[in-house]
Amino acid sequence: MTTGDDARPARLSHTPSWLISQVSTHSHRLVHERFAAAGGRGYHYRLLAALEEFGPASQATLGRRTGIDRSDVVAALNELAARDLIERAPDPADRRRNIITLTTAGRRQLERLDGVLTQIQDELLAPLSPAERDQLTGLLVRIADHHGSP
Amino acid sequence: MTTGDDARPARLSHTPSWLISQVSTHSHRLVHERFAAAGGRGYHYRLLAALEEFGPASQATLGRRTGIDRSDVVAALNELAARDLIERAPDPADRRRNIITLTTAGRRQLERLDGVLTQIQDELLAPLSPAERDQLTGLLVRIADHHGSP
DNA sequence: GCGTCATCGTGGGTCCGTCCAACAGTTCGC
DNA sequence: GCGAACTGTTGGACGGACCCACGATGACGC
Repeated sequence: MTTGDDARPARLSHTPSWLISQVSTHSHRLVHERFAAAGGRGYHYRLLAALEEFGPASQATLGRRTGIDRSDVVAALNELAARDLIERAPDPADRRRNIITLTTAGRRQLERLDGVLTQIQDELLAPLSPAERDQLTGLLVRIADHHGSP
Repeated sequence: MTTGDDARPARLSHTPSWLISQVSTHSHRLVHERFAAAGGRGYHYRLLAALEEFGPASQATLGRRTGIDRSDVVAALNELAARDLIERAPDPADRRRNIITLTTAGRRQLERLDGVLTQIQDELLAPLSPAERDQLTGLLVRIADHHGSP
């Protein structure tokens, strides 16, 4: 072997899109593991958070707020409803819609997942100082906003 | 509706792991589209880059260097071989292995993808100044290194 | 030498996250 | 009223990452 088996191509090592992908993969794995251990998934957290912040909503608006496809919202809400974390009731004012409300059990689960999530942030950003974490967050927010809002 | 349909939960908006996921998704889409237009995939670039930097190698070491699973390396190399971008020859010294070499067509394709990729970086990091881009890259490198090496 | 264990290429399959297409029921615009 | 637009739901597609099992081969201990 001419070089170490585990050496990474330099072209990748300094390419932002690659680095982001790397970190994102690791982050995903962390979230998946920890959330699974706490009895949840990423979709669950997003939906619960949207419900807690904006109150009851239809599935479609819920999907828009969380960036989850309508069809996937259905499945995730089924899982949440099966554990009584949300309630699905037909909207009397618009019979196409369901009104989704957060139950107290759902709010408790959200808090639990919230704790898990902040712990994940700590682990993910372990090598960074608080100031650097803010720096990183700020830069990412600007990128996300730039590509997201229009 | 109590609030805008498209408002994002604040819990997510300032959570690094969520931001990274957002940016990564957008980056993935960019890479996928542009690479597809140039007749390539992410795996192809990684493999070609590893070959160019470290020279011919077996599929297993190639997989280790690029972080691609052995089985997925097979498929990607099949695609590359079908277009004569790489060459697959049995290793006479170790009959378990194949020696993969980059063809001149492969090297040309790598350069093309390289151009596409740097253009993608520019588009992805559009809202950031050069200094900020270096800042971001540095922070990401530290995170990736911290979670990658051990 | 020989047996055991590791490694290699390959083919199968799983899982998650994202996305699209279609459909029936319903409401809205005009 | 009537067509356009929206809602929930089902079913499926896709890419990326991962895992397992197999036959063939090599490395190492003894």
